[in-house]
Amino acid sequence: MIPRALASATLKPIVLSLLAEGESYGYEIIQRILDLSDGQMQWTTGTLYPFLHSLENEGLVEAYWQAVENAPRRKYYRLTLSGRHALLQEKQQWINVNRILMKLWGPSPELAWT
Amino acid sequence: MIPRALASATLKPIVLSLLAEGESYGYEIIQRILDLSDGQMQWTTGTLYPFLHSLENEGLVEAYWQAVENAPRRKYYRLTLSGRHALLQEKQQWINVNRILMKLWGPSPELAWT
DNA sequence: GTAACCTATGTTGACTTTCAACGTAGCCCG
DNA sequence: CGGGCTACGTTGAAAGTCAACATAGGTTAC
Repeated sequence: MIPRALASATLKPIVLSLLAEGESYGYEIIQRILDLSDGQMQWTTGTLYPFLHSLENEGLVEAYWQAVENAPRRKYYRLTLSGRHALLQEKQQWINVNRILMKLWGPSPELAWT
Repeated sequence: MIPRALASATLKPIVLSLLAEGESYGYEIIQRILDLSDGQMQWTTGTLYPFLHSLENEGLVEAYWQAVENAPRRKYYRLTLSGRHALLQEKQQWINVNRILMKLWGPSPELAWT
């Protein structure tokens, strides 16, 4: 299992990246992260729902309700332009942090970027 | 500036890595991280000192007081065997998280692992 | 028809982490 | 002797996390 601090640090980039691929909603995002991480990242609704609300308050995403046949209604989230900028920034910050760790660990074949 | 969550996620691996290179003490560790990150990671004593105490409680480091000429005494920290194992684990977890992000971002030349 | 489970959104209360601010103290410089 | 640096530490307020709870519609199986 990935430790809380590390999962926490990647929540924003991951959610923004998923939404960059297309609109989605809370419940699905939780499942997709669980799937993407082979079960190593298990976000709960108590974390993700408030987090999505904060993204909305920051203007990084827009939300709308969608009625669905034979299922509860869903609250879909869509990236805004501002959200796309934020995603680029997140990627850049990841690169910066990586550079710092590489200063300590050195280039390692087992860490190859693939 | 690196966001809090990301800095937080790297504190443990960075401190363990620094101590793997040799013994050090709180005040110096703060300076070395500041230097290593080109000023992007500014840990305060309110965070680092309690964190070092928790590493000690976990048995990852050992501490001893050292008197110094013309300066206040220092509390030096040294990695234990258990701490070395923890460092390896931290590296592995970083690799895992990286793999997850790469699934989303794909191999990118600008992210080359050097 | 009802129990069990899944989808889907949300809140709450307890816990942990973080940080600016403060406190203590020794040293050096002008 | 005031200012700044080194060096350890704590505190109180704010923020983040999560198990648990609440609500509600749907399906499956018996």
